[in-house]
Amino acid sequence: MKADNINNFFNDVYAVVKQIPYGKVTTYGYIATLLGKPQAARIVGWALNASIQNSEYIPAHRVVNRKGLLTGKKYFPEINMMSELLQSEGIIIEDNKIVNFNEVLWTPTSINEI
DNA sequence: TTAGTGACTGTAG
DNA sequence: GCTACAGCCACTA
Repeated sequence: MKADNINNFFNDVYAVVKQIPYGKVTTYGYIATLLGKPQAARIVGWALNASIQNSEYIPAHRVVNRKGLLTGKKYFPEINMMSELLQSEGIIIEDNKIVNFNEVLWTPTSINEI
């Protein structure tokens, strides 16, 4: 039964990340809060990292830390892949940080539908 | 079972 | 604003 709970948590992370609309971003802590574990923000990053290795498409580039820093970029196949994807969506990146973070931050108010 | 590790966050100095 | 420390949860060996 342990494995089922683990899979549910990871699956929930993927479900939330997939809900992030084009041109928007959110934070690890926000996702963890939605899953009922605000302190488990690190696990969100863990799940995203696992998703990349599983070759499953997850818009992980739309997930950053609370400062808007692209702390996970080094886990992408290419170091600049994350910032390139974000900029292609109209998000301004400067020095591995989202300049207009406050504008593109996605607050999943419709998360109840998940 | 235990210890180590990590894409985080909050608090204190 | 930056750095250091502690707390938190899940995975791996």
